[in-house]
Amino acid sequence: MARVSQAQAQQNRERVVETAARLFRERGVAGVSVADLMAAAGLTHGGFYKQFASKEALVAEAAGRAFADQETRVRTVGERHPGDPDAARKEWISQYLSLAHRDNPGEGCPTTALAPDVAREALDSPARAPFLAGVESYARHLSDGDEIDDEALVTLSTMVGALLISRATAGSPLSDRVLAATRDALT
Amino acid sequence: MARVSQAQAQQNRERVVETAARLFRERGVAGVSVADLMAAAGLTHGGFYKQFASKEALVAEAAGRAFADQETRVRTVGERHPGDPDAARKEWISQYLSLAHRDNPGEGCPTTALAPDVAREALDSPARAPFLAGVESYARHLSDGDEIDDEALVTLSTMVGALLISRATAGSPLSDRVLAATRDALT
DNA sequence: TGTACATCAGTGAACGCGCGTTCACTGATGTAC
DNA sequence: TGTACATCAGTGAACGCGCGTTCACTGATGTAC
Repeated sequence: MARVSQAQAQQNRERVVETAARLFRERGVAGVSVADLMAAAGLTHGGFYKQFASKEALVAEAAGRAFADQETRVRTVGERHPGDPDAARKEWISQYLSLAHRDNPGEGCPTTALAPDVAREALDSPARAPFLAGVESYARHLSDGDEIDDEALVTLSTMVGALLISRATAGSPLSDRVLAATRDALT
Repeated sequence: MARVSQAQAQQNRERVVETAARLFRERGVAGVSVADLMAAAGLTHGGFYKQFASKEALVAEAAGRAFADQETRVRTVGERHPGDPDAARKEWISQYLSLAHRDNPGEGCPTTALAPDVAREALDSPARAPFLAGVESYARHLSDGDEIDDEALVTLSTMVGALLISRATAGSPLSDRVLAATRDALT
């Protein structure tokens, strides 16, 4: 293979970002090498730098993509309960605190999956801006009005903490219990 | 330097475990090399394998140490409020959700600092057992009786989630707000 | 519409580097007498 | 208590390996005429 059409190149680039958004959430940024990532996207590693300035730049872009995916999911749940935001909220929380979500971080919450990596980055790291924007947008969705309210921040914290603890204790009875207890408390 | 006394060797080993418990919380397990760690403990890297079977084995031991440190802190707060567990609980939560705790992960909560690393380990990884034991012990402390109650699991999730989000958004107004909102809600 | 050629997405080998781990060596410690 | 020697905690160079990144090369694509 050599040069491909501009449309094909754009499509390949998209596939790399999507793959990164999934793998970074599954294994962490350090757990995915550029070669791993490109292979998972069906390409060889050499071409990476034709599309991205660095791995760090891709991290920022993949974080934005992961939050955009989540926003789509939240909206989809909302649309299933037109005019009933409380029912939508309950369904979302139940999905969020499910065993399926615990066991599939790659398609799951970017706040929980990426926060540890972002927290250890320098304050001026390019990944922090899309992360902060994503968390703010998510908190706004959980709020009643257009502004972020304190209650939404507490709910968000509980959801993220429960999912994280549940994943780190997976395989034990405690893992399932944390999800059930927080689900009951929040719905 | 060559051979040192058994007492000195034991002391050196302790210092390595303590240093690891701090550095792993600060930078994550992958962020601390064996050479870094040994240098921080005032030794050279070659001697590491005289004391530990592998880096993985040290991770398990350092996790246990980090949880033991936290247990000491919880107890100390409890002893300041004899016969008043509610006051002790409130003081602990205020400390936990403080800016100082956010900005000093090395001396802080091992659940929040180590969960991301543990969550990505295999289910039979040696680090999972001390982590699970530590979380259970911590949840028991937050419970009313001797058994872990659901309310404690919800409180624990909220604390861990708030601290994690606050760290990942450090430098923004949201970071301070998440701590304040959860502190108000829990006390 | 057809031809000539410059462009550049993707390939695969190679780079320097830091990692976890190993090992021959050192010399004070601990022990046997 | 003093002497002779085996032990082994710590040293520092070296190992193979995988990482992020670079680069000369390929050949279909896109463009100029």
